[in-house]
Amino acid sequence: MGMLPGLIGFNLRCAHLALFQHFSATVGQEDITAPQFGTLLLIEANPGISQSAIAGALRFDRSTLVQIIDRLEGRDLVVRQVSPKDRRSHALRLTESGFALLEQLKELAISHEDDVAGALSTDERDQLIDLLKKLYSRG
Amino acid sequence: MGMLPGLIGFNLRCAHLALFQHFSATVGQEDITAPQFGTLLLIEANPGISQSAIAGALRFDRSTLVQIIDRLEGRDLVVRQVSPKDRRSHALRLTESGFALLEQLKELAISHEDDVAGALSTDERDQLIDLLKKLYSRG
DNA sequence: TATTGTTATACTCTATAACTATA
DNA sequence: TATAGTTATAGAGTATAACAATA
Repeated sequence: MGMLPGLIGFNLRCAHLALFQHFSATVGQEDITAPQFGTLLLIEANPGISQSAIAGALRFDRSTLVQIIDRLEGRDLVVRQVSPKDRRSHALRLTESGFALLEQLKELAISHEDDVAGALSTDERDQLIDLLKKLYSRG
Repeated sequence: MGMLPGLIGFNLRCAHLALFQHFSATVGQEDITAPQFGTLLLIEANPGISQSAIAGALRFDRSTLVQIIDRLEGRDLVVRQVSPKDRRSHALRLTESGFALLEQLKELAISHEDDVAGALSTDERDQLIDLLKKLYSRG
Protein backbone atom coordinates (compact mmCIF):
# COMPACT_ATOMS: atom_id res chain seq x y z
CA MET A 1 0.00 0.00 0.00
CA GLY A 2 3.01 2.32 -0.14
CA MET A 3 2.80 5.27 2.23
CA LEU A 4 -1.01 5.32 2.26
CA PRO A 5 -1.70 3.57 5.59
CA GLY A 6 0.49 6.11 7.38
CA LEU A 7 -1.34 9.16 6.09
CA ILE A 8 -4.03 10.85 8.16
CA GLY A 9 -5.82 11.81 4.97
CA PHE A 10 -6.14 8.25 3.71
CA ASN A 11 -7.43 6.90 7.00
CA LEU A 12 -9.81 9.82 7.35
CA ARG A 13 -11.14 9.11 3.89
CA CYS A 14 -11.71 5.42 4.62
CA ALA A 15 -13.40 6.15 7.93
CA HIS A 16 -15.56 8.85 6.40
CA LEU A 17 -16.59 6.52 3.58
CA ALA A 18 -17.44 3.69 5.99
CA LEU A 19 -19.45 5.98 8.25
CA PHE A 20 -21.25 7.59 5.37
CA GLN A 21 -22.32 4.22 4.01
CA HIS A 22 -23.49 3.09 7.43
CA PHE A 23 -25.40 6.34 7.88
CA SER A 24 -27.14 5.84 4.55
CA ALA A 25 -28.14 2.32 5.54
CA THR A 26 -29.58 3.39 8.90
CA VAL A 27 -30.59 7.04 9.26
CA GLY A 28 -30.85 7.20 5.46
CA GLN A 29 -33.75 4.73 5.57
CA GLU A 30 -35.92 7.82 5.97
CA ASP A 31 -34.39 9.36 2.83
CA ILE A 32 -32.39 11.89 4.77
CA THR A 33 -28.77 12.73 4.03
CA ALA A 34 -26.21 13.82 6.59
CA PRO A 35 -26.35 17.51 5.59
CA GLN A 36 -30.15 17.41 5.78
CA PHE A 37 -29.98 15.82 9.22
CA GLY A 38 -27.52 18.45 10.45
CA THR A 39 -29.78 21.18 9.10
CA LEU A 40 -32.83 19.79 10.89
CA LEU A 41 -30.89 19.61 14.17
CA LEU A 42 -29.76 23.23 13.84
CA ILE A 43 -33.27 24.45 13.13
CA GLU A 44 -34.62 22.51 16.09
CA ALA A 45 -31.96 23.96 18.40
CA ASN A 46 -32.36 27.50 16.98
CA PRO A 47 -35.92 28.13 15.83
CA GLY A 48 -36.03 31.03 13.38
CA ILE A 49 -32.40 30.59 12.31
CA SER A 50 -31.50 31.89 8.83
CA GLN A 51 -30.14 29.93 5.89
CA SER A 52 -26.85 31.82 5.98
CA ALA A 53 -26.36 31.04 9.65
CA ILE A 54 -26.77 27.32 8.93
CA ALA A 55 -24.42 27.58 5.98
CA GLY A 56 -21.84 29.20 8.24
CA ALA A 57 -22.19 26.57 10.95
CA LEU A 58 -22.02 23.62 8.55
CA ARG A 59 -19.41 25.23 6.29
CA PHE A 60 -21.54 25.20 3.16
CA ASP A 61 -22.10 27.87 0.55
CA ARG A 62 -25.38 29.82 0.77
CA SER A 63 -26.50 28.39 -2.55
CA THR A 64 -26.06 24.87 -1.23
CA LEU A 65 -28.41 25.64 1.64
CA VAL A 66 -31.09 26.74 -0.81
CA GLN A 67 -31.17 23.25 -2.23
CA ILE A 68 -31.13 21.52 1.12
CA ILE A 69 -34.02 23.67 2.39
CA ASP A 70 -35.88 23.20 -0.90
CA ARG A 71 -35.89 19.44 -0.37
CA LEU A 72 -36.87 19.67 3.28
CA GLU A 73 -39.62 22.17 2.54
CA GLY A 74 -40.83 20.03 -0.38
CA ARG A 75 -41.31 17.20 2.10
CA ASP A 76 -43.12 19.51 4.49
CA LEU A 77 -40.51 19.11 7.22
CA VAL A 78 -39.47 22.76 7.33
CA VAL A 79 -41.12 26.10 6.58
CA ARG A 80 -39.56 29.34 5.40
CA GLN A 81 -41.10 32.35 7.14
CA VAL A 82 -40.22 35.94 6.37
CA SER A 83 -38.13 37.21 9.23
CA PRO A 84 -39.82 40.09 11.04
CA LYS A 85 -36.43 41.61 11.84
CA ASP A 86 -34.85 41.51 8.40
CA ARG A 87 -37.17 41.00 5.49
CA ARG A 88 -34.37 39.74 3.27
CA SER A 89 -33.85 36.65 5.35
CA HIS A 90 -35.90 33.55 6.02
CA ALA A 91 -36.70 32.40 9.52
CA LEU A 92 -36.68 28.60 9.41
CA ARG A 93 -38.85 26.41 11.58
CA LEU A 94 -39.71 22.73 11.80
CA THR A 95 -43.23 21.67 10.94
CA GLU A 96 -45.13 19.12 13.00
CA SER A 97 -43.94 16.37 10.68
CA GLY A 98 -40.46 17.84 10.88
CA PHE A 99 -40.43 17.49 14.65
CA ALA A 100 -41.90 14.01 14.46
CA LEU A 101 -39.44 12.78 11.87
CA LEU A 102 -36.49 14.36 13.67
CA GLU A 103 -37.36 12.42 16.81
CA GLN A 104 -37.11 9.20 14.85
CA LEU A 105 -33.93 10.35 13.12
CA LYS A 106 -32.25 11.16 16.41
CA GLU A 107 -32.94 7.68 17.69
CA LEU A 108 -31.63 6.16 14.49
CA ALA A 109 -28.57 8.41 14.67
CA ILE A 110 -27.80 7.32 18.21
CA SER A 111 -27.97 3.65 17.34
CA HIS A 112 -25.94 4.35 14.19
CA GLU A 113 -23.37 6.09 16.37
CA ASP A 114 -23.29 3.27 18.91
CA ASP A 115 -22.91 0.79 16.12
CA VAL A 116 -19.99 2.44 14.34
CA ALA A 117 -18.31 3.28 17.64
CA GLY A 118 -18.73 -0.32 18.73
CA ALA A 119 -15.04 -1.00 18.24
CA LEU A 120 -14.08 1.85 20.56
CA SER A 121 -14.23 2.28 24.32
CA THR A 122 -15.93 5.37 25.71
CA ASP A 123 -12.53 6.93 26.34
CA GLU A 124 -11.34 6.17 22.83
CA ARG A 125 -14.50 7.66 21.39
CA ASP A 126 -14.00 10.89 23.30
CA GLN A 127 -10.34 10.95 22.33
CA LEU A 128 -11.20 10.49 18.67
CA ILE A 129 -13.68 13.37 18.68
CA ASP A 130 -11.13 15.52 20.48
CA LEU A 131 -8.40 14.79 17.97
CA LEU A 132 -10.72 15.42 15.03
CA LYS A 133 -11.76 18.77 16.49
CA LYS A 134 -8.11 19.76 16.84
CA LEU A 135 -7.60 18.86 13.22
CA TYR A 136 -10.25 21.18 11.81
CA SER A 137 -10.49 23.87 14.48
CA ARG A 138 -7.61 25.89 13.10
CA GLY A 139 -6.33 26.61 9.65
CA MET B 1 -25.54 23.08 17.60
CA GLY B 2 -27.77 20.43 19.15
CA MET B 3 -26.24 16.96 19.37
CA LEU B 4 -23.96 17.53 16.37
CA PRO B 5 -20.66 18.28 18.15
CA GLY B 6 -20.95 15.00 20.06
CA LEU B 7 -21.32 12.83 16.99
CA ILE B 8 -18.34 11.05 15.48
CA GLY B 9 -19.91 11.40 12.04
CA PHE B 10 -20.17 15.18 12.22
CA ASN B 11 -16.60 15.65 13.39
CA LEU B 12 -15.35 13.18 10.83
CA ARG B 13 -17.17 15.13 8.15
CA CYS B 14 -15.66 18.45 9.21
CA ALA B 15 -12.17 17.01 9.45
CA HIS B 16 -12.51 15.30 6.11
CA LEU B 17 -13.70 18.51 4.50
CA ALA B 18 -10.86 20.54 5.99
CA LEU B 19 -8.26 18.01 4.92
CA PHE B 20 -9.70 17.68 1.46
CA GLN B 21 -9.55 21.43 0.95
CA HIS B 22 -5.99 21.59 2.20
CA PHE B 23 -5.03 18.68 -0.04
CA SER B 24 -6.51 20.45 -3.06
CA ALA B 25 -4.54 23.58 -2.24
CA THR B 26 -1.21 21.74 -1.88
CA VAL B 27 -0.92 18.35 -3.59
CA GLY B 28 -3.75 19.43 -5.89
CA GLN B 29 -1.53 22.14 -7.37
CA GLU B 30 -0.43 19.44 -9.78
CA ASP B 31 -4.04 18.74 -10.75
CA ILE B 32 -4.13 15.48 -8.88
CA THR B 33 -7.03 14.40 -6.69
CA ALA B 34 -6.74 12.20 -3.62
CA PRO B 35 -8.05 9.07 -5.38
CA GLN B 36 -5.61 9.66 -8.24
CA PHE B 37 -2.74 10.05 -5.78
CA GLY B 38 -3.69 6.85 -3.99
CA THR B 39 -3.87 5.04 -7.30
CA LEU B 40 -0.41 6.22 -8.34
CA LEU B 41 1.03 5.08 -5.00
CA LEU B 42 -0.51 1.64 -5.37
CA ILE B 43 0.83 1.22 -8.89
CA GLU B 44 4.29 2.31 -7.78
CA ALA B 45 4.26 -0.15 -4.89
CA ASN B 46 2.79 -2.95 -7.02
CA PRO B 47 3.90 -2.67 -10.64
CA GLY B 48 1.56 -4.63 -12.91
CA ILE B 49 -1.38 -4.40 -10.49
CA SER B 50 -4.87 -4.67 -12.04
CA GLN B 51 -7.65 -2.10 -11.95
CA SER B 52 -9.86 -4.39 -9.87
CA ALA B 53 -7.12 -4.86 -7.29
CA ILE B 54 -6.82 -1.12 -6.88
CA ALA B 55 -10.59 -0.75 -6.69
CA GLY B 56 -10.63 -3.35 -3.94
CA ALA B 57 -7.85 -1.68 -1.96
CA LEU B 58 -9.35 1.80 -2.22
CA ARG B 59 -12.95 0.62 -1.89
CA PHE B 60 -14.14 1.97 -5.21
CA ASP B 61 -16.30 0.37 -7.85
CA ARG B 62 -14.50 -1.08 -10.90
CA SER B 63 -16.19 1.46 -13.14
CA THR B 64 -14.81 4.29 -11.03
CA LEU B 65 -11.29 3.01 -11.57
CA VAL B 66 -11.80 3.10 -15.32
CA GLN B 67 -12.28 6.85 -15.13
CA ILE B 68 -9.38 7.42 -12.75
CA ILE B 69 -7.01 5.42 -14.98
CA ASP B 70 -8.42 7.17 -18.07
CA ARG B 71 -7.37 10.53 -16.67
CA LEU B 72 -3.95 9.31 -15.54
CA GLU B 73 -3.31 7.59 -18.86
CA GLY B 74 -4.52 10.66 -20.74
CA ARG B 75 -1.81 12.65 -18.94
CA ASP B 76 0.75 9.98 -19.79
CA LEU B 77 1.40 9.14 -16.13
CA VAL B 78 0.26 5.52 -16.35
CA VAL B 79 0.08 2.87 -19.07
CA ARG B 80 -2.31 -0.02 -19.45
CA GLN B 81 -0.55 -3.18 -20.65
CA VAL B 82 -2.29 -6.45 -21.41
CA SER B 83 -1.50 -8.82 -18.60
CA PRO B 84 0.42 -11.88 -19.81
CA LYS B 85 -1.23 -14.02 -17.11
CA ASP B 86 -4.85 -13.06 -17.65
CA ARG B 87 -5.65 -11.40 -20.93
CA ARG B 88 -8.85 -9.90 -19.54
CA SER B 89 -6.99 -7.68 -17.12
CA HIS B 90 -4.71 -4.69 -17.50
CA ALA B 91 -1.28 -4.60 -15.91
CA LEU B 92 -0.75 -1.00 -14.82
CA ARG B 93 2.63 0.68 -14.72
CA LEU B 94 3.91 4.19 -14.16
CA THR B 95 5.53 5.97 -17.08
CA GLU B 96 8.71 7.98 -16.68
CA SER B 97 6.64 11.12 -16.17
CA GLY B 98 4.46 9.19 -13.76
CA PHE B 99 7.46 8.32 -11.62
CA ALA B 100 8.77 11.86 -11.81
CA LEU B 101 5.47 13.47 -10.89
CA LEU B 102 4.85 10.98 -8.09
CA GLU B 103 8.17 11.94 -6.49
CA GLN B 104 7.01 15.55 -6.37
CA LEU B 105 3.57 14.54 -5.15
CA LYS B 106 5.01 12.50 -2.31
CA GLU B 107 7.00 15.47 -1.10
CA LEU B 108 3.95 17.70 -1.33
CA ALA B 109 1.89 15.09 0.49
CA ILE B 110 4.38 14.89 3.33
CA SER B 111 4.39 18.63 3.84
CA HIS B 112 0.58 18.67 3.53
CA GLU B 113 0.48 15.97 6.18
CA ASP B 114 2.87 17.82 8.48
CA ASP B 115 0.86 20.95 8.03
CA VAL B 116 -2.57 19.52 8.85
CA ALA B 117 -1.11 17.47 11.70
CA GLY B 118 0.57 20.59 13.05
CA ALA B 119 -1.94 20.84 15.88
CA LEU B 120 -1.15 17.29 17.02
CA SER B 121 1.82 15.77 18.81
CA THR B 122 3.44 12.70 17.28
CA ASP B 123 1.66 10.53 19.81
CA GLU B 124 -1.68 12.12 19.10
CA ARG B 125 -1.14 11.66 15.37
CA ASP B 126 -0.44 7.94 15.82
CA GLN B 127 -3.42 7.64 18.14
CA LEU B 128 -5.70 9.31 15.64
CA ILE B 129 -4.66 6.99 12.82
CA ASP B 130 -5.10 4.02 15.15
CA LEU B 131 -8.61 5.06 16.15
CA LEU B 132 -9.62 5.71 12.55
CA LYS B 133 -8.38 2.28 11.51
CA LYS B 134 -10.44 0.69 14.27
CA LEU B 135 -13.45 2.54 12.98
CA TYR B 136 -13.34 1.22 9.43
CA SER B 137 -11.55 -2.09 9.85
CA ARG B 138 -14.69 -4.01 10.77
CA GLY B 139 -18.34 -3.85 9.82
C1' DT C 1 -20.73 -19.35 -15.40
C1' DA C 2 -17.88 -15.85 -13.45
C1' DT C 3 -14.68 -12.07 -13.95
C1' DT C 4 -12.12 -7.78 -16.13
C1' DG C 5 -12.74 -3.93 -18.10
C1' DT C 6 -15.76 -0.73 -20.65
C1' DT C 7 -19.64 2.25 -21.88
C1' DA C 8 -23.53 4.94 -21.17
C1' DT C 9 -25.91 7.02 -17.98
C1' DA C 10 -27.40 9.21 -13.88
C1' DC C 11 -27.39 10.93 -9.21
C1' DT C 12 -25.54 13.53 -5.24
C1' DC C 13 -22.96 17.06 -3.43
C1' DT C 14 -21.09 21.26 -3.83
C1' DA C 15 -19.66 25.70 -5.81
C1' DT C 16 -19.58 30.05 -8.92
C1' DA C 17 -21.67 33.88 -11.01
C1' DA C 18 -25.30 36.80 -11.94
C1' DC C 19 -29.69 38.33 -10.30
C1' DT C 20 -33.58 40.41 -6.89
C1' DA C 21 -35.10 42.42 -3.05
C1' DT C 22 -33.97 44.55 0.96
C1' DA C 23 -30.92 46.88 4.11
C1' DT D 1 -22.73 49.61 -1.09
C1' DA D 2 -23.52 45.21 1.21
C1' DT D 3 -26.30 41.20 2.46
C1' DA D 4 -30.01 37.15 2.10
C1' DG D 5 -31.74 34.39 -0.83
C1' DT D 6 -32.41 32.55 -5.57
C1' DT D 7 -31.46 30.77 -10.17
C1' DA D 8 -29.00 28.55 -13.69
C1' DT D 9 -25.33 26.10 -14.47
C1' DA D 10 -21.33 23.30 -14.05
C1' DG D 11 -18.00 20.19 -12.13
C1' DA D 12 -16.27 16.41 -9.34
C1' DG D 13 -17.01 12.03 -7.52
C1' DT D 14 -19.25 7.97 -7.49
C1' DA D 15 -22.40 4.24 -8.71
C1' DT D 16 -25.57 0.98 -11.53
C1' DA D 17 -26.63 -1.80 -15.43
C1' DA D 18 -25.66 -3.91 -19.64
C1' DC D 19 -22.04 -5.46 -22.66
C1' DA D 20 -17.63 -7.73 -24.83
C1' DA D 21 -13.79 -10.49 -24.22
C1' DT D 22 -11.72 -13.87 -21.69
C1' DA D 23 -11.39 -17.30 -18.15
